[in-house]
Amino acid sequence: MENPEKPRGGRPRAFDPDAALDAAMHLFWEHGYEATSLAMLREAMGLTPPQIYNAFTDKETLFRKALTRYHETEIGFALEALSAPVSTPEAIRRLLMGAAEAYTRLGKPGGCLFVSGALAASPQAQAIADELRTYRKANEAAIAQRLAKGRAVGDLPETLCVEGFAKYLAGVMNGMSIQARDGASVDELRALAQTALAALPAEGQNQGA
Amino acid sequence: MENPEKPRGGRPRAFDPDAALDAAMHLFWEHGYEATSLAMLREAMGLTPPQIYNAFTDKETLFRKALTRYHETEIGFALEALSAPVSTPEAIRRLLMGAAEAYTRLGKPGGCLFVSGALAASPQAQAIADELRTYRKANEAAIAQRLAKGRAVGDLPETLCVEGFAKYLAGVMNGMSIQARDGASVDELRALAQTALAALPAEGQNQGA
DNA sequence: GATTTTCCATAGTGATCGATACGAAACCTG
DNA sequence: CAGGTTTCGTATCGATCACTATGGAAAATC
Repeated sequence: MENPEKPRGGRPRAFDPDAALDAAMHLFWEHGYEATSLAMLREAMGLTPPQIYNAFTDKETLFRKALTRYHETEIGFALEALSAPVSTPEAIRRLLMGAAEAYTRLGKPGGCLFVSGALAASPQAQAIADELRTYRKANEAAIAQRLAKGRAVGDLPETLCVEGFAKYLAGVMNGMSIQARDGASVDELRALAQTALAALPAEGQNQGA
Repeated sequence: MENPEKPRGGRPRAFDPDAALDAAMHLFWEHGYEATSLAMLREAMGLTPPQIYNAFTDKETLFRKALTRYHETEIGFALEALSAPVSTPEAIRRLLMGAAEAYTRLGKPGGCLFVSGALAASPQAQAIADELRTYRKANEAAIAQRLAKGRAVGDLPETLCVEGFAKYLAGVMNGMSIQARDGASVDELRALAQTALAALPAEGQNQGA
């Protein structure tokens, strides 16, 4: 997604921007936006402040790029689950089970960056908190869209409130993120997801693919 | 719970410590521990720094006292629901519905302080994050205890995994806290809670009080 | 009323925050 | 090689952080 060709010559970079962004992402993921200081970023990224600012403008831009990278590299399970050619219950099952795994990966911080990044923030960082909320709302909206499609196809009862059930599922995912941060294992999160799936209305089985 | 009698005389306080603590609690609730600066506390509490430090030792102690106060004044619904002489499903219903209301009170920050206070933290504030996790775990343990009692009485099937289901319910509550912070209304949270209750195993009805 | 004790208000502590000025070094184009 | 451009490393910048030293004011104790 980035410019493959910079405009012109000059002294070349002495570091890999993607690797540096990756290190920053993990640090933000672990400690959140505001609690991650430039000194910590400097050490984790292996860069000097001018290198960071030259490549990423400022801390806020760096965080936003980390969010994009997180979305592209760590959260693929969500789009996969919701767009897979399977029944709606199966899609939801994949969504929650995918979250269970993504939130407890070895070598990664527990939970979801979109939740841990900045649930509460200082007035100065309100824009960051809003950005994260936008990501969470987008997830909920994507779920709602998949549910609406499922209801139209007959996977779900006509009486189901799509927005309400999407809010439930998004809430469960957010709750799983916190449980993961509190030390829950993959299996525990899978069991939680399985329990949550029991709330799915079971009527209106589909008769086609 | 505080000393009703201070050891000896001297100049009396010119402010109400409880009112000041209340203001601090709401600020921590809104912005979290680390993002709440002393300048903000100073303004919200209407006090000078020496007044704050004389009365509350330091920022960390102030936050811990705010946690205790929050637990005593804002979260009573949980203990009430879990200790009420009602069936286990009814107790769980009251727990989730109480959370829906407590997380969306007018004039109060959205969500739960135990979640918003410090989901992610800097290394220096790790102790605070751990303290909050302890509160969340205590909630989960209290739920598990109530479920175990319900299973023993016959309110729940023998096959139910008490710890797993408690983790589900605690996760739903945490998720509701985030949904509240994202702007969900009381009614939306009530609907979410109602959906979550559908995961309750329905067999094994109790035949006594 | 003198002493003691506590609190008040002003001002400022060192440390850390995010972000930069500066000049030398390294690449591309001529 | 010269000219232009970008990044490099070093050494900070002012602002804000949590916190406190100091000295006088106010109330209880003697």
